[in-house]
Amino acid sequence: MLTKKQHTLLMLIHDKLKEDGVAPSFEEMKVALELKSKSGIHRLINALEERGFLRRLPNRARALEIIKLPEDEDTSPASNNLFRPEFGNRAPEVDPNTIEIPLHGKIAAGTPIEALEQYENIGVPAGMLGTGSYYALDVDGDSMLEAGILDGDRVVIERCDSANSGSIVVALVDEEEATLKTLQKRGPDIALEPSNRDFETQTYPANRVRIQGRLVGLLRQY
Amino acid sequence: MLTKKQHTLLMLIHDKLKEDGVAPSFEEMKVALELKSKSGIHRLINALEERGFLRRLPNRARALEIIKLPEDEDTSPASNNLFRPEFGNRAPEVDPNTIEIPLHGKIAAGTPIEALEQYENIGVPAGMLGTGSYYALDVDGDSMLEAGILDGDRVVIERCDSANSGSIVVALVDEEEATLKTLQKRGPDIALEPSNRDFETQTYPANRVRIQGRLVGLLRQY
DNA sequence: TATTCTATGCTAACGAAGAAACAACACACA
DNA sequence: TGTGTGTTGTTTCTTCGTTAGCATAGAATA
Repeated sequence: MLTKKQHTLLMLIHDKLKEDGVAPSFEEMKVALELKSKSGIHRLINALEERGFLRRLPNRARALEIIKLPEDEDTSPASNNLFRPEFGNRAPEVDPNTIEIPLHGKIAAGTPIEALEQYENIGVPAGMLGTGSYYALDVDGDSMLEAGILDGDRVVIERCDSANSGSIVVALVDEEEATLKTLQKRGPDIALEPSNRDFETQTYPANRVRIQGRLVGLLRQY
Repeated sequence: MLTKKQHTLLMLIHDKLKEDGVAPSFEEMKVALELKSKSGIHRLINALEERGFLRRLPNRARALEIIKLPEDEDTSPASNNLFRPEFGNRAPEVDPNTIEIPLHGKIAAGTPIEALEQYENIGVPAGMLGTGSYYALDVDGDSMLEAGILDGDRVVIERCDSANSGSIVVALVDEEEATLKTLQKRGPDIALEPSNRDFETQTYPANRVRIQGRLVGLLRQY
């Protein structure tokens, strides 16, 4: 899975993170690996990210986070199970790559978020999240049907207060009605666009609309 | 993840919070970090919030809450949660309720599953699975569009060899073409029904179709 | 053997983000 | 209304991450 260099760097980052709580800068890694240029580090980091060991914020200083370590230096040559004749089975195993986020309730077109009395947390795959702040909502209704968001789906929302046109957002209108809609900026106004012919796009002055988050993921159970 | 300054400030806030029960004001933080202006603090706080370590209420004095610490030195967060109930939010934390299942490749209408060279496992929330055997596939194409299954979605499949009419299944036709379709039993025949007007229902004698699994979940990232 | 691919190494230049300092303004609360 | 507090903007400098181009070694492949 990893080359020696990649492995070395990953462990280095891991140690630093544990020790200082702060990830090393490219410069520091360069020195630690006895390189004379940062570009090598850059490539290694990319490789590690691509392979799912790291997560990062691009263009942010020291914004590295380790997602997993390469302990599964898998055993025997059996790992070369090239073939799974019948979709070879694997014992499901617990893994730590889940993040818990709060489930805040239901969201539907035209009604406020119906809050839950008590908080409930749900786990979502870490890969679905970045480093922001997230919560989940259960979708009530069909207003986003044609965007593949069905009644009963659970959506993962990243907290934010602005978004680009075309993003699907949780928008609070007049501080009272929260809906899940596609955002379109129209000059001074904001249009909230459903994805269902039976519903109509609504346009408001920007000051009546507050973005509460951006759709980043969806979970559905059948 | 954090720069030194960010880390220092975070720990400072954490300590104050633990000590006094009250978050420090910008002014106090300014002094503690030996800065001569508050704007620096403002930026640091923004960075911390962006990275998900802090939450705050805008325009509220001292309304800071720590949601996680670097490398989870644990906070025994209960102590902090005594006030600011309006935050009522829980820190994202790693939890063990994920099951790893293998990702077997892509599935599209009319083509065989495109197998991955190497196994890759993905984590899915344990609540999505029962006790059976599961795997995941990435959906390629729009044949189930109207059922809310989009190109690029990841579907979770429970291995099984039969299913009821109306279920969405992975069906292998003539041992070569695997597709994701709605199953309809029609006497001796089996109909595989897409959810897209641009595709047609296909009907085969039952012996040409083998069910390989049943759709039980869906994950989507935006 | 010749070819290609991958991982790696180096230089150099660029641009983006972090940080410090000063200033002015807005808001909450008493 | 005034004080404490948080928010924004500008400027300047530093640190850091990104990219392009070129080179080398080893492994895999033809």
